[in-house]
Amino acid sequence: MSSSPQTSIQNPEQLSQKLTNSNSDQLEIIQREVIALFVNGVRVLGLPKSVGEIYGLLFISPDPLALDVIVSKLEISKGSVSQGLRFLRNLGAVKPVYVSGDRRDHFTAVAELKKLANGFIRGELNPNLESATLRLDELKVMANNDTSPNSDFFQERIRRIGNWRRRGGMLLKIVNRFLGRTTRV
Amino acid sequence: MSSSPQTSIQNPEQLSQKLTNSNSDQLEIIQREVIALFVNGVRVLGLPKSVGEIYGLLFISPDPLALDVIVSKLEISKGSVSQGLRFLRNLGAVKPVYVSGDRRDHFTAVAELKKLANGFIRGELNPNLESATLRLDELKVMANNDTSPNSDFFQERIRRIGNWRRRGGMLLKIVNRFLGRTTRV
DNA sequence: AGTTTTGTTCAAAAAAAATTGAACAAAATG
DNA sequence: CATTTTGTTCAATTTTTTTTGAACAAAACT
Repeated sequence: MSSSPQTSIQNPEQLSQKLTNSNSDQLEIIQREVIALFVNGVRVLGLPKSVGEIYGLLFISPDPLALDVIVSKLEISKGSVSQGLRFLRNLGAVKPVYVSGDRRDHFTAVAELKKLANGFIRGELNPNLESATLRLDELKVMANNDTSPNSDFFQERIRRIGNWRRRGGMLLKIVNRFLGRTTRV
Repeated sequence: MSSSPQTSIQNPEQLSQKLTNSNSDQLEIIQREVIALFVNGVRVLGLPKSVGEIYGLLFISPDPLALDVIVSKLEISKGSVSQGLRFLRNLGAVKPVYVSGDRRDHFTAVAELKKLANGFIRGELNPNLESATLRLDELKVMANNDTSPNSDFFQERIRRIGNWRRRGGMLLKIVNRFLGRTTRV
């Protein structure tokens, strides 16, 4: 590791220059812009920036990319990319692609809106809906046993939340059906 | 816990007991649970906990509440409540109610799903969609002037994003129409 | 078998977001 | 008009989330 410095004093700035980043890792301006668009997009969904960057990069890259390449193109840490890729894979937003003659895993973006939406619904929305359903059922029991003067009001409110949840579930199905249609542009 | 000798030396815990919180500020267990449900709910929407608490409290309170009351019931700071209420008001999730003989503003939760959804779409989703639209238009121009070998690929991708956005907009309208229906339970 | 390459994990650091609280302004009260 | 009440604002603090990077494990090479 520690190489004997054969030339007396070196400038720390020069020592810490980026040695990674071969010129082929340079992103085109368009690519940068698309990635920025995705970074913004995923923020609405409550996902971290790195996830937006990784998906954006894969989406706007003609060929599948290996983890190292993503690291050096985005200049973010290996850990971030590893975690981000796992997350995106779990969501079905990214898929591994075999590249002959290369030992590394390569990934491409899944670019069908329907698949993306379904993955997000399954991975992020449904779990929440389900846990809410459980708690709501407990609440119904509590409200029935309640003796306070507000008991009636509470019951009405809890019924209303149940109604919301039901309609939320219906909406997800509608979304799904809508995105499933073959689009005639 | 440490059984306190009622004589001489006082325990700091006892000294720092909450002097606010008159007994009428106590929340019922059901109310606490409903609030917890909302806190969880708003997290999916990317909103801060305090907003969930405030909306939840108003939703499960039979009467409109003033800012002070919210502060002491939730035991969070006045600043948080003030900001949270403004946010909720802007979204149309909460509305001021006149209470005669009381100088303070009072608020109730708006409890119609349609109104809530519309407010969220207008306040949080549409602004993002619009800024994305602008950026996308710039991107289209860039892609047309691009000369790189990937130009065709880039154009296809950018068209696709435009397609997503279009369908996203349609979906919002569908959601709106669906929630607008009179619900036959 | 030893070495290199590839990818994961997780504690620590950094960054981002939410909350607090005190200072302030505006309006109402006496 | 001085005082109190009510509500807002924002810098500082706290909390939460994200990112980093080094240690590790597993597989692939020689």
